[in-house]
Amino acid sequence: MEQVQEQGASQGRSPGRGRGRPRNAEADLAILDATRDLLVADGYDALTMQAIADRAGVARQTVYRRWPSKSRLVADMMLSGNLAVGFEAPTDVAGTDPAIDAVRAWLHAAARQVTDASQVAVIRALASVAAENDDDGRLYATFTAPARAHLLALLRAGVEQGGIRRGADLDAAADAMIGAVLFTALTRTPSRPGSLDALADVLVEGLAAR
Amino acid sequence: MEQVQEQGASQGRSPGRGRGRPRNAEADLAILDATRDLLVADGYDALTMQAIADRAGVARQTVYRRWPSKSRLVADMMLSGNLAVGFEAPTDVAGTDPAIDAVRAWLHAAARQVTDASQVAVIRALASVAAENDDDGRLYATFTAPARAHLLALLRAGVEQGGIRRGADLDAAADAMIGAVLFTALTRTPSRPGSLDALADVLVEGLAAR
Amino acid sequence: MEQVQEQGASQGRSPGRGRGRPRNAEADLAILDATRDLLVADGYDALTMQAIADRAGVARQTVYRRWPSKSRLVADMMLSGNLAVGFEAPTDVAGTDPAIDAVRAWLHAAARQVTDASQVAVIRALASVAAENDDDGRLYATFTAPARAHLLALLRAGVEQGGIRRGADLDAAADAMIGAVLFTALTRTPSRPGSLDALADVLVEGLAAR
Amino acid sequence: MEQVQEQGASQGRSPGRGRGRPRNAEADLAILDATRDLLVADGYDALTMQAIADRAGVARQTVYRRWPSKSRLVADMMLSGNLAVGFEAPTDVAGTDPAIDAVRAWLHAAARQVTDASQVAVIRALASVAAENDDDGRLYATFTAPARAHLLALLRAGVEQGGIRRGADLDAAADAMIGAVLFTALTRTPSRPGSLDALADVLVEGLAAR
DNA sequence: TTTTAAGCGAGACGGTACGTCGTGTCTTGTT
DNA sequence: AACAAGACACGACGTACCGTCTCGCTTAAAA
Repeated sequence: MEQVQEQGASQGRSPGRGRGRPRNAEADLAILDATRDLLVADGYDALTMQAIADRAGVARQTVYRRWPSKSRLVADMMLSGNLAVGFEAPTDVAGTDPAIDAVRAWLHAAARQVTDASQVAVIRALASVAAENDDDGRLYATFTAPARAHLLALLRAGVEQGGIRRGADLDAAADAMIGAVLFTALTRTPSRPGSLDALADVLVEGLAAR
Repeated sequence: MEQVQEQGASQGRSPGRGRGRPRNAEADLAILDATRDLLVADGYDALTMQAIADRAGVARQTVYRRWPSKSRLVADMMLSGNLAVGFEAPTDVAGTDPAIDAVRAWLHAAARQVTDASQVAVIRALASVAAENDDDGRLYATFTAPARAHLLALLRAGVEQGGIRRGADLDAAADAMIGAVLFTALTRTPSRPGSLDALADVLVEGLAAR
Repeated sequence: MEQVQEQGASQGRSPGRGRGRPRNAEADLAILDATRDLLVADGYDALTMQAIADRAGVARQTVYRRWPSKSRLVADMMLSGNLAVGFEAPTDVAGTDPAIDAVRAWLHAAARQVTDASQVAVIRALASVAAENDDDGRLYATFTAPARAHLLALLRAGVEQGGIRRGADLDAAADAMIGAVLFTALTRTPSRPGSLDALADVLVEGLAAR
Repeated sequence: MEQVQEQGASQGRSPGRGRGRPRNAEADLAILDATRDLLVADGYDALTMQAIADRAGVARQTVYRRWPSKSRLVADMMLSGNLAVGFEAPTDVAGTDPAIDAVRAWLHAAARQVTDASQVAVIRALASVAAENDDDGRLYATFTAPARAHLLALLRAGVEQGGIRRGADLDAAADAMIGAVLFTALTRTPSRPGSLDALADVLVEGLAAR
């Protein structure tokens, strides 16, 4: 639904239909998988193109044929959906009533998952990659798009049910929640488990219908 | 509570008596200035110890004598006050009444300042540096300490004045605002400047006394 | 005695009947021409199979279908007669009398032609290719065969005419002349053009009947 | 006496006296030694900068700090005297009488030594390196300078003793001998042991006083 | 005619060396 | 001691070339 533009790995490929040997389609996935696994295991800085290629069972040049640099590869991996970022769809809250509780549940789940070491590695890599890829935040925006969409759906449901006042800026609230969660992961703020609950309370209160 | 020990540049050096040649005190500032300038201009990953030393008019080893690594240097630069982070002291709102408007004003000011390209570069660097430094959030805490202190003062004043309901988690609100502001700097394409204003409204509403 | 089997481009192919599409006969020549041109222009190490194929208007694989490697291709090019090595047939001295003057003329002509930059490039390539090809001198032997044959004919005529003493090792003299000429191409700075003339005098003197 | 210009490894070093940490003087020799050893053992194409650095107990970058490329390193090694090329000073013929026999002896010795596998590797590398270093044959000239000097000394002695006629071009004769010997090595002409003897005879005869 | 074997252009692939760059440490001579 | 200068070990980067392989298409002889 978000319809993230799927740039995929095929940039730099001539548009003329398949002349020459076609690229090994499995390699794309193998490389992205290897990138994810190694990133999660070792972090962004310890990531090596050679290690990625080795784990993908592919020559190093095959990686470079598809992606022009490490940061672009990692960026693409993050946008490919190959990486299941925890807070994207943490809980099935479809039937929750009132919907406002679903928002609270989402924040709880996100806070829990974002503490996980592998998620921390991914989010920190996001920061490094975005810094290298000077794309004006599109990477962050795209990366968090599923989470934002999920949250907005919850909030809109709240508006329908009357728990959230019509006219409140739902985007702003969603950004605040995502930002707070991500920055917690980025900076490894001492966990303080009640903090996000309190945030949820404040935001929910601010959105609540009188 | 903030109380992060100010490590400064003099680690590993008995501060009092010196046997040999004393360190060039100006070098510390020159290095921090050079680090800031280059970071703002080129971003964290394009930053080079050699370039910093050159711009500071100093040998590379002179930098390493004071800071053990690039990320620690940048971290220190951020904490040194050398870098004027926009939202640290945005507006003098001491006498504002009601205090709740001061919060709104702070968020507005922060939103405006955080749009600046050099601030974005610094905040992105903060994320990268925090990722490398494994200091359990102390960098983030110290970096945002002035802003947090300022905000908490405003919020407490609001509680006193009755505009903010007693019992609201002020720390959570402050963290949410700071996190959202910083994250917005990372993620926001320049096309949506009104976003933080909307966040301010939601949060202020959530904190407001009934 | 020379009798090096002319391998040509058609190795690994039953020559008579062909079931599938026949090879493009022009491609052989185009490839050899391209190889010569690029070799002369850029030298052996700057030579690239891709560049050869491009210049020949042919796919890279088409080159590899005919020659198994770069050095074998270059070797074959040298033996194909496609390349006009200067000293192969320098002067028509059939009727010269005494024949000893013909030898002198040959050396003079070779000395002159071998100074040409493109000849130098080829002769250097010969050395490089021979180094890679481990063919026990067959390349050298075939490459120089025309020159050797020509020289030996001259020398034998000299013996018949009495100008050259019976019993002199004509093969040795021919090899010495060819080796010296080739080596001069490799080593001689352009500043000493009279050197080979002097060699001619010495050799001719050494071969002369008392 | 030859006074080959010692370009050595120190090109690209600032002329201002030793500022900064001086280069490890032993490394130069270790690198040249390693280059020689590996070249002799494996040949020029199998030579690797990494292998050289490893064998020299040095980082790869340390090699590149001194020499800009593999071919320049090998060229320098060949000119450094580090490499004892067999035919440079094959036999002590100081007291031989007549001196003309010394020339014959030199050729015999050179022919024998040039057959040695390690010498062949070196001379073939010479061809490759000279081809890459497009220096108009200076490398060949310098490389063979000791041999040429040695031969010329022998020939001049022959002139003094009267065995060689005054006025013969000794340089030409020396070049012919060196050229023939080197080309034998380069092209691995089937050894034919009598060939060089015959060459010696022809040349000596050509040089001999009547 | 239909098969079928091969040639051909295009380009991906595994492998390997290249030369560059940055980090953090070490070693000179000078202040 | 600090300092400027710069060498050093280490290791990743991105590029280039080699020789092999696989596509889809074309070409001619064989069935």
